[in-house]
Parts: sequence; structure tokens; C-alpha cells
Amino acid sequence: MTRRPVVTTAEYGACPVTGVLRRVGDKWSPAVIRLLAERPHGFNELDRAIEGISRRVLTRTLRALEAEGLVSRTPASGRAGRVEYALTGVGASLREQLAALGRWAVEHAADLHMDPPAGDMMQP
Amino acid sequence: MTRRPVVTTAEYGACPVTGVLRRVGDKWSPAVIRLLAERPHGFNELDRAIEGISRRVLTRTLRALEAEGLVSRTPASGRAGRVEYALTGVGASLREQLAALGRWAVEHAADLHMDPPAGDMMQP
DNA sequence: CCGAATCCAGGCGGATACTG
DNA sequence: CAGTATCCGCCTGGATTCGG
Repeated sequence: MTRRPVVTTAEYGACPVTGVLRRVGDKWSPAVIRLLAERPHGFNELDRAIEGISRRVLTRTLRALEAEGLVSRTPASGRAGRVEYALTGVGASLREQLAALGRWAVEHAADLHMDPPAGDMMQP
Repeated sequence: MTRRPVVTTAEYGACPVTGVLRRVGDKWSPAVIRLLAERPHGFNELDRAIEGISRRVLTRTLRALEAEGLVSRTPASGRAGRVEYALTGVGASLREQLAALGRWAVEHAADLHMDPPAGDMMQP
């Protein structure tokens, strides 16, 4: 009986920053969000665009983003078997925040012991 | 020989957002950063303030933040065995960004399927 | 007071193959 | 086209114990 060894969502809720960071701070969510910010994408379209991701992980990432309300999943009305992923309103809003964070990261790259990025992805 | 199964820092560097999120998006970094933003803290002081963290993880978190240049570690000149952790310039700068993200999270809490936080930690 | 050492569980991410 | 089904390694985070 170790009191409460697990950290619940409510506890994360006490620090909103931790909450959102734990949700979109995984390996591929930023890439997905960035792509969907350009325009809606299909599944395999995302799979091809995000080099290195596996379909399994892409599925999980999309499902998670969908559950959080950041991404919408709509089986296209035209062709059968076609699904379209897009950012929701909140998703687009969050993308702005992440872009701001990206700008900050680029500015302070030198102080951060992070390699200066060869190409900038978040500045369209 | 699976090509390069690991994602290097340089690859993350292609997306600055992913880079910074992967670094401060771990379980406890936001809490540490927030506390150090108030004032410098000692080790056990942090340990006591952050309910639920283990000393081992606190150590690792601090070392990581230190390696990234966000936190400074200075053995205090007064008492022996006393160490003081504080935010660096970049650390304080990042904290502002995270605070902004926190404000965003609180604003859009309803749309995010995140529990509305009972208390707000990031708004002093 | 500030850690390091050891051990351990769970989850994330990945490789591969198969399906409607 | 859009996923599922297995299987697996690694890394994060936690419990506990020991030391300067």
C-alpha cells in the first residue's frame, strides 16, 4: 500500500504544462500536427511524409491526438476506404503555441546544447 | 544492420519542437523548472516540494536539465554538502514559454478532454 | 544534506506480417 | 487505402538500500 504510486490525470491537471507536454511531447505528435496544419492528410499520406514512423505507431499517435480532441478523423464521403485526418480548432490553436516554442528553440539553440537545425520545419 | 534505428539529436533538430518537447516533456521537469523559477532550491528542498518524486529521478532530472543548460548547479560556499540549483538565463526564458503553454492549456481545457485543474500552478 | 547503487515493472516505440 | 496482430528491446520512472 504505497499511498498512490501512480500519477493520475487529475494530478497532472494540477500542472497544465505537464499535462499538455506529456500528451504532445511524444516522438511523432509534433510532426503529425505540423503536417496536418498545412492541410488534411490521409493515413498513408502521413505515413509516407513522416519518414521513419511505423504504421502501428502512426495509428496510435493519431488515435491519441483524436482522443485529446486535437485531430479529427473523418471517413471520406467520396472514395470508400479513404480517411481524412485534419486538425480541429483546438489542434490548430495548439499548433500556434508549438510553433512559438519552435521559434524559441531556434533562437536559443546555441545556449541549449542542441544542434542547430539544418532545415527549419516549423517556419512556413 | 537496420540502417539507423535510433533517432539522433540531429534528426530531432530538424524539428525544433520535437527536440525541446522531448527534453522538458518528461514527467517532472516542468515541476522542477517552475519551482526554480520562484527561487533557487536545494536538493532535498526540491524533493520535499515535489510530492511523489524519488531522489533518484530528481537527480536524473536535474542532471539532464543541467546538461541542456537550463539549470545551474552550484555547491554552496556557505555550508558544506549544500548545493543550490537555479534556472539559467535560457532556463528562465524557457519557463516563460512553458507558462504561455500552460495559459493556453487552461484556456482550452474544456476542448482538450483534460480535467479542469483545481488549482493553477503556473500563474503566480 | 546530497546523492549513488541496485533492482524492477510498465510503457513507448519499432520490426514484421497479415487483413478488410 | 487504412489499418490489426504479434513480438520484442529499450528506456523511463519507481522502491529500496547504502555512502560521503
